[in-house]
Amino acid sequence: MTKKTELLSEFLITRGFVWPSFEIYRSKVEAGGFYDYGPLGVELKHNIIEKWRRIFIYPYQDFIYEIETPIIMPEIVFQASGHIEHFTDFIVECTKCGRKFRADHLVEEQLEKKGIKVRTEGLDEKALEKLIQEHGIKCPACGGELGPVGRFNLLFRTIIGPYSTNVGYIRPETAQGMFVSFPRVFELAGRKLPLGIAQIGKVGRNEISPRQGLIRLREFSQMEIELFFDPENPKCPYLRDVEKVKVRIAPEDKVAEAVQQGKEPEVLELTPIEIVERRLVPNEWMAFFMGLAVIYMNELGVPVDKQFFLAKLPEERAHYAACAFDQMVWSERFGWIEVSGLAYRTDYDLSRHAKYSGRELYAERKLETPKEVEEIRLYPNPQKVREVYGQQAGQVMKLIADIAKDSEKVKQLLDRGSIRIGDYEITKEMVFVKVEKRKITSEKFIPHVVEPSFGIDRIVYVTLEYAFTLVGEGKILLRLPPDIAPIKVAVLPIVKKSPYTDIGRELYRDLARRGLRVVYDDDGSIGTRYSRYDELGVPVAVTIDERTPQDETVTLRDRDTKIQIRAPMREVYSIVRQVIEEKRSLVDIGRERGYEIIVRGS
RNA sequence: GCGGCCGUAGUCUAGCCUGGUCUAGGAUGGCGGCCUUCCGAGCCGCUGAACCCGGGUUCAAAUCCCGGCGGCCGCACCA
Repeated sequence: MTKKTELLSEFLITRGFVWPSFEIYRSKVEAGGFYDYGPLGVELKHNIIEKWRRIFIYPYQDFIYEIETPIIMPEIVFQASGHIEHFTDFIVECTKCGRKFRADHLVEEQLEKKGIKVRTEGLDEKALEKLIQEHGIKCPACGGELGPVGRFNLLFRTIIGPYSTNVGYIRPETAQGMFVSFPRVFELAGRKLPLGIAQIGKVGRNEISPRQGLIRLREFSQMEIELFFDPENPKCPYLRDVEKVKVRIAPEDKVAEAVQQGKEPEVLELTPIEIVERRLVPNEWMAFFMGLAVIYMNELGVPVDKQFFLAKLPEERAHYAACAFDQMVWSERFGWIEVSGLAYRTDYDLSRHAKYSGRELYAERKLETPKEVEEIRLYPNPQKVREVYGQQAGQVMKLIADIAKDSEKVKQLLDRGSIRIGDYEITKEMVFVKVEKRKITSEKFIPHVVEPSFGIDRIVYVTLEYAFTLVGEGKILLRLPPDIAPIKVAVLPIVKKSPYTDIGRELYRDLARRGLRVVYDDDGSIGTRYSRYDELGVPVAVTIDERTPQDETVTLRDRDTKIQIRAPMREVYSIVRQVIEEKRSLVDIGRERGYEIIVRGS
């Protein structure tokens, strides 16, 4: 850690952004990977989420809907999703040095060195153990004997119902809730595609050893969208919205090449449209979300050249992904970290849930040219049936009805002239055949899904790291974008005396009542207070000074430039709103409105 | 899980090697007051820790020894 990042982590805790949970029990129990958000942290996180909504949902609210589903879900959901199977790691421990390894990875690696190619997918612990013994695989670190293969599932497990054996799990991603409730939302949306379902919420992953503060948590928050579309129409009509965005991308072929040569992958700088044209992504939606994701991180203060999309190679991808990218952001403390993942989940999830639930989960598409299909229908000829089978005719008629439902059997009957079912021989003569021609104007299909998925806590950290600036000697300036800043205004009487304090308190109340996050402070010198609120990232400081009692004007100070404007006190609210909503500087607003601009030497 | 470092007020830290002078010192913070009219001024008073837990050695342990629990960093793990 550098001096700066060290100061930052101390700052985050002592100023009440975040702190490790269960602190008073920390010396009694290991419970890493959990963090509390303090007052400022809650507000910051809230603002970061709201900005995400403003970029990903509100402009597309005609087809992207936000929902909220439970954190705990029954086991079958995760059997369907594949998490029970794939979220389980097989682990072997070295009996000598105690190091733990992914058993499947280890076997594949070690055997590949010997020139043996094996696929461990689908093998259980016994099979892996056998491979280890047969090939005499040893601990790669110390050469010791390996112990038995164990399982480690990253899902948090619980019981649903007090006396029950009904197993439930905390969701490891919010996604499954959206897949499971797809039919309802699809219905609400008028059965139209594209359809986006968004969800913001908590998830849990029982990490083996969480480290690195907010970067790897056992419980964290996600913002996800499942964008459902017709795979035969993978066009994104909104691609133009992001046409000017520069997206830095390390595509799959470059990453594969880099891995082979053991170097860093080449990063291209392209627009989303170019990414589509070069076929670096399998559909336009992925390029679209890349564009939005870059805009989002950029508005949080991360420059475009400090981000890129890293293609995931097939062996690194999650079980559901046919194509995946990680959005990487540079952190001074942690290096490149993943803040979002973008995955093409195809129809994997809906198909699986359809299979496990027994519910059809599909959409329909209109055929451009209606298809004509021939439908052959069979009806029993009661007279003929009775002639042959007499008393048993009723039974046979039922059989014919069954045959009629099975196109294979119908075909057999018509082609061969008869079919044998059990003891009964049924001939062509016993049925009427009716050929119906039907026009089909639509067909069923399972929508495909593109999923952008953001880890909020990491984004909170990254945002703070980029905003955290040291000026002078150990003086902190938190340059948060005004719309992200937890506190928007500090109201500061120039000295702690009447009438300045009375006016200040009144202004404070007024702004607070109108919905702004604001603080009032009259303690210590004015310089101390400016610095105090610079440190908390408060973008505007309003000072009540000697002029205020005379002409009802106050000064508004810009956090980053320290330039002030003098404006009527009753305009403070509207000026601050402009700063937040229109992303305009105070000086800019002051000029436009013809206010006095004050630059003081410091 | 392994290895290294570490555990003293809300925070940062002195003391530990060379046991007693430590009813644990400082800074910062918090509270009250004075002062203070534009960029971390000063002053006064108050407020705070039985030194991670347990055991041992000793007349005497924050300090030495053993065990436990936790933290940080590195390794491994991170669908």
